Amino acid sequence: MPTVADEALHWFDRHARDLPWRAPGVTGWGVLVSEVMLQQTPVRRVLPAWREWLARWPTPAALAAAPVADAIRAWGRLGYPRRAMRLHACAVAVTREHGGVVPADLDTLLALPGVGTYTARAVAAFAYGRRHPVVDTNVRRFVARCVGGAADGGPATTRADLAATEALLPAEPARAARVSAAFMELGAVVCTARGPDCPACPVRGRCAWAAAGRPLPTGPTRRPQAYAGTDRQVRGLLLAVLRESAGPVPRGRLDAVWSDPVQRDRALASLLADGLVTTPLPDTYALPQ
DNA sequence: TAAACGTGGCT
DNA sequence: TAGCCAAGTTT
Repeated sequence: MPTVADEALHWFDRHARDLPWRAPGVTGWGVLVSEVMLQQTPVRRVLPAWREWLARWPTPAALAAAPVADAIRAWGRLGYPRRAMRLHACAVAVTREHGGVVPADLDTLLALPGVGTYTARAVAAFAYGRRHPVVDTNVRRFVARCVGGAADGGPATTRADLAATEALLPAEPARAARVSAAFMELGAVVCTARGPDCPACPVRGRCAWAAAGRPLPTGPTRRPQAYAGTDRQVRGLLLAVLRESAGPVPRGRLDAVWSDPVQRDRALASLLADGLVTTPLPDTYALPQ
């Protein structure tokens, strides 16, 4: 009798999206760049940015040789620009400490800036075929439904999530990595948060959540996500000015984007503290070199 | 552990 | 329309 992994893999073979970072020959660097870009940013928006990034900086050494400002500009409107800064820091670390090759070892990956539990496992598995469960929000939801009968993954509990997924993986490392990709794909395009397409699901016949009649989520649903008027929005506006300027800009250019001086100063101070903005001259601001 | 951290598209 | 969601990490 086929396992959940077998069913997922069979489905993946026929329905996987043709994403460029999954093509044969993509390096660890290509995979790492894709995973960082995909942290909280949808595939559709990552696609063009990833292509441009890899064409411009095909290796960690290439990016390490460029100013951080170039990375932040190339990041464009992907969001969370600290990721661009950290990816640049990754390139520097990989070039200096790992001979220019993105490492395959989990703990070594974890030590890189901006690389957490998910990203380290994704790179080790997808770029190097290591047998590590890769658990993102899609996999958590898919496993929670299929095995646990729950409506969603609930609060992230890394240990339990990894164990639950590990239990579904086959023994052979390369196959296990492909199963993780299949679980992610299922969660992303079939077993979605809203409007799951159960008739299209390869494990519909053995899904605990479907068997239970697709019960609604039970846990607390609060999730304050307001953006308008937050410091995050002001940071975004300030950084957009610097991104679109070739060089340093006078203070007045930044003052123009937000009327409340208290909030504007707070946002600018936090950007300076993060290293996303520098002040090469008094009352003059720029992206970091 | 909860909160901070961008941006855009979809319902 | 307003809210929800999207391959998370850091502090």
